[in-house]
Amino acid sequence: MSEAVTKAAEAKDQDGKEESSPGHIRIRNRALILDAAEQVFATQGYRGATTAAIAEKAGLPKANVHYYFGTKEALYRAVLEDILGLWLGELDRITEAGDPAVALADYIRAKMRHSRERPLASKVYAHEMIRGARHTRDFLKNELRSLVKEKAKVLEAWAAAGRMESVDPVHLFSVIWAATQHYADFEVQVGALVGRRQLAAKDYDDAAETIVRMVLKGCGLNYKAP
Amino acid sequence: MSEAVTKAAEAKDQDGKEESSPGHIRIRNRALILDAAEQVFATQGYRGATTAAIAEKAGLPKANVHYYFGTKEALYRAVLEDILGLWLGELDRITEAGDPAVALADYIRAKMRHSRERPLASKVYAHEMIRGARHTRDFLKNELRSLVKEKAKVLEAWAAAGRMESVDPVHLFSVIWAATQHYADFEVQVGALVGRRQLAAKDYDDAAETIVRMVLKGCGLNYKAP
DNA sequence: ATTAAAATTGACCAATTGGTCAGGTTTTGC
DNA sequence: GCAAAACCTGACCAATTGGTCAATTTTAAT
Repeated sequence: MSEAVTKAAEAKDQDGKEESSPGHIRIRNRALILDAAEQVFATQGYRGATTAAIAEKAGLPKANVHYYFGTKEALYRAVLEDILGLWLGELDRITEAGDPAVALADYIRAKMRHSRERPLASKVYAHEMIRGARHTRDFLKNELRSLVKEKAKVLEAWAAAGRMESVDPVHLFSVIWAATQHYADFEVQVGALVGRRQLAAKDYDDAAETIVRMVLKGCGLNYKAP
Repeated sequence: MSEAVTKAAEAKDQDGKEESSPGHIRIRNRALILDAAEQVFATQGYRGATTAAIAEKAGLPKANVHYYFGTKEALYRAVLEDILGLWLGELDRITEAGDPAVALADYIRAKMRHSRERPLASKVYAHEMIRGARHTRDFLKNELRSLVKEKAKVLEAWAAAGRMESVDPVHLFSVIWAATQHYADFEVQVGALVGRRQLAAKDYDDAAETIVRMVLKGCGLNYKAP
């Protein structure tokens, strides 16, 4: 038997429950394909990724990939939507009622956790941005922009209340995103600099603290090492 | 006549001097191809780039591209070497004799200038890192690592002399590189956030100042807006 | 003027690409 | 237990890929 069958079967067989609910095959196979697609798109980019490579990594025949997602582009959009769903929401930590230093520090640490746990997702997003956001432009101009505008109001309110110094919100978020995502996207570079093939938990923690320290102090807030 | 001839001719015809020195055709065409390759590799990634697209952008037949560079991979390496040659050296600003605040601020501003002036180069490098540095791993482990180690000694000396606070050098440089290169690689995202299709000079200047402010204050140095 | 070296390129190739489809098997709802 | 829906996939296709090559023209040095 091919690895495909083994892998697919494993997915739910572990504990024998709900092995046969209505759409369970669809759900399982779509997840299998999305997972494989994330890997291939992350390492090869959109044009470099082939549906054959995705199918092989998913353990399914290529025709099956097209059966579930139609075209390569539709599959790519599905992967991107998955990622964006994952990333949005972490900004909820930043509200006017909260403490600026705590909120920013928590947000940075949460973002760094994403870089450590889902580096492939970050890489797909990085590819998409570098390529000019062909599939994401509307999202950037609408959802993301208004989300940042909303959080900008919080920062302004904090500054007006003397709770922090005034900082350009777009550049503040850009620095936070750039610095945290760097540890996913440029993992291999940082790894070479610290002399380890793979980054250790400590590396991510140290990185997060360095970023927290710079951002807090840059905003005129107190920072104390944990 | 094809556009190729026109374009190629233009390259040196502007002022009629040294139109025919020994290797001038080789030099001109290699430059034409490297330029086109940088564009295509930056927007399509390694696998997504086609030699046909590069040839068309250079205004030359595809066979000519292979005449000068042999294979697609050799051309890619040539582009990367061009980029690395461009990037190295800016770190010279950081020496023990200099002032920490001035040296770091100058370095950040210089790096941001590169992001503005050569965004495509930055994008090719970003692609290469995301893909796992297949063609650059040795450079990272040797040249780059020892360069950073060298600069780490400068930072330690500054800290030991009480001229700045102690900061992990790898993470300091990572933050600086990530933040500055972000404005080249994620140009389209920042553009959407500031509501402009293309970033203006002011955007880059504001960004640089925000980064300088965070880095200097994060290192316990004084920062005064220019 | 000669000629060797350099440069040019249309035509070609085997391999790979995203995508299709007909005919099959399995699952599901009743 | 049965029909419809969902699922599966080997075989196929036109287009594109990186790369080659032989024949030709242009350039450089004597």
